Amino acid sequence: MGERKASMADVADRAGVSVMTVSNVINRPEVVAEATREKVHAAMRELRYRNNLVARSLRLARPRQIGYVLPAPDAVGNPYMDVFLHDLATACQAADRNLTLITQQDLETLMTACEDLYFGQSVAGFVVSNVGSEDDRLLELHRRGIPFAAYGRTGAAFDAPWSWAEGDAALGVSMAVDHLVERGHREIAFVGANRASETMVQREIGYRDACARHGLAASAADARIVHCRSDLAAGVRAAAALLDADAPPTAIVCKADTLAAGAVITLQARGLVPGRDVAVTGYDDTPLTEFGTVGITSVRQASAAIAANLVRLVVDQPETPERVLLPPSLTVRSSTDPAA
Amino acid sequence: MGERKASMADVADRAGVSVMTVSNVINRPEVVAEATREKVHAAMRELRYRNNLVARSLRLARPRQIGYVLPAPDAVGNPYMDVFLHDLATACQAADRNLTLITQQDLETLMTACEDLYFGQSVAGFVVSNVGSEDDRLLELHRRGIPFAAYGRTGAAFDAPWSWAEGDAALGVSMAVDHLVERGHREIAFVGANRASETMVQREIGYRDACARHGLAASAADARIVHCRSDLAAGVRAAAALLDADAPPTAIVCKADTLAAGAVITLQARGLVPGRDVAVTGYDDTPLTEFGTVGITSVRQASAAIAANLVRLVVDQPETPERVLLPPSLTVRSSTDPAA
DNA sequence: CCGCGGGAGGAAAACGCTTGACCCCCTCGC
DNA sequence: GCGAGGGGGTCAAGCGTTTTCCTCCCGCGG
Repeated sequence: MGERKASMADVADRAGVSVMTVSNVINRPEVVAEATREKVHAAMRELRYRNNLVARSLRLARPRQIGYVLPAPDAVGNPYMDVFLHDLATACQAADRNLTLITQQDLETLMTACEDLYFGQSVAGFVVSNVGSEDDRLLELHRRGIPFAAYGRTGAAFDAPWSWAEGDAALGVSMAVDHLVERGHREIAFVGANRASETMVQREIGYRDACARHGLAASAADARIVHCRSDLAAGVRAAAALLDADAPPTAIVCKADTLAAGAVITLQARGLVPGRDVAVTGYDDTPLTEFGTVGITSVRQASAAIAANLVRLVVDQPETPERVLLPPSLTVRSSTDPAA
Repeated sequence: MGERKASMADVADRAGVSVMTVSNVINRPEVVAEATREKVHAAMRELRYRNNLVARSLRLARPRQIGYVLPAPDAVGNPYMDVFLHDLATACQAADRNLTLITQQDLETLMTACEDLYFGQSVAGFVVSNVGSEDDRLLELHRRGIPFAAYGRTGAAFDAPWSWAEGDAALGVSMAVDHLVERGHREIAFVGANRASETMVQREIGYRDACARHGLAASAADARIVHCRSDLAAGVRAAAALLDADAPPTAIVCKADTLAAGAVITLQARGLVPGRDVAVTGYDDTPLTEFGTVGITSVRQASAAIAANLVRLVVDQPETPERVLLPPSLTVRSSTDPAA
């Protein structure tokens, strides 16, 4: 074990200066003479000095951590959240912070934990993801005066008194539809509609809007909306049902990559080639898009940008709540374009 | 925003006692008289007092956080890791700690970040998961005197000079094979063999051992080992290949739930019923085991216990490294037992 | 030659908490 | 009645930083 000591005082001694000079070297290098600075740096190097983050945080009365309310694993099952978590941690580090996890059992213990952390000066605030249409956690945090930023809007979102950020879900689905129309499709289905969260509602809206924009009959579009869960088996079944219908679609827009993978499975089982016979798109651009020989076209959320914004919102805590809506992009693969 | 103040001094004032009495009430309640204790508690409640965790941590020279090296999201794609992360965070909280995330780009920046955190007194040590057979990260951490516990052994593991914990992978696969043999199967295949990590090697060993134990011909067993990646498409293909072979198996043991799901898809595509015609088992007991109407029998790791052990190892830092091997359990579903 | 300005570094306080030593006073026993 | 003992509480000394003055010294201009 190394000697986990070496305080500023040690460095100061070694460099033959005072403690505050060392502090200055670290925090306002321009104020200290070149030569001294060099001496101090040398001493720091020799002693393998590390600034004591705890002491600094205490002195500055500024927490160095940002809290993240970890979604229950069974509530998600979406690899996209792994990507987001990773990006969130990265964004924190870029802002000279660290991400602290906090789990949620029931609301009350979650709130206690949040209060301990926030009022205990341990975290600057929280990021909350997987928000529902009406999310108790957000209301409670707000009520208790604990700052946070939400990943995703709530139902009554546009005047919710807190900041949030998310990918533009409606736009994302629109982009998928646009892409398909551009490739000549007119019979486009939407799989995975549900109202679990406002974001999901937005995806359905994006589908309807795009259909309308392209002059696809609303009644036909409506008939091709499949409501279901977002798992593989549901995708398999939904695609089968669509193909068996009177007017089978030539393209299937899925609300999630799992559903798209399920659709691809169904196609292949029937000897159809995804992208040639029937086009399929997914959402979130997860590893699932690589399905054997076929690549699934998918909407990619700007998760790094979303994460960076959430961190900024927690760190800066703007006076008036901000809403950030970031445009996604479309990754085209062979499931819509055999040439890709 | 609440007045995020209320220090011990404030509480002391309000309760008409000294600061240290307040401290005592918090840390050694038994040493202070009932009446005073009550007074102080009242004051704390009225002022919504929270112990300043940063100051406490500084004073005690004991970090309140545990670091976790977040695996790159594309390197995993396994929902089990979500469960583990959740359990790890929970275990930390149970130990009055919090989990701090740290991402890894290249080895050098990871190490710098770890040093900053550890020597900066911010974390007590690290938990590292997804360890490879020869893992640079572990070697480097060890070399730099940074304490950690690994989730998973390395190749030369049994005398590695650090603590680790993991689920008994060999035992897990054995249990699956035992279960199948018990149900009358003799032609058992193993899908997903690879040597990416020692844990994976162990799973294969578990298969071979169990086959040998039950008197299944080693040559036949070997012939039924399919080496492949752990994604859905690979599972689909592997099962197809096995079924098309000269001596098709009656049961397929998969190294991962994704593979098992793929196998189930293949079976269904051929009109076979999983659990009746051909049995299938997975590993990790992820949400994927619920595949439409069929439930996939799967080996469940004792992730909560593993997490708790890792936290303990980081917190206590035993003199001599400990190795903890925890037995998994088998969740039986319809893919091996139609009655389940 | 003297005074002033400014650049460079230092002294000390404060951040909020813990803890071992110490002190006071009440009670009990002789 | 007085000393010992002990329960209940306080003192003071930090933990390692940062930051606000302050001092010191050097050089320059008058």
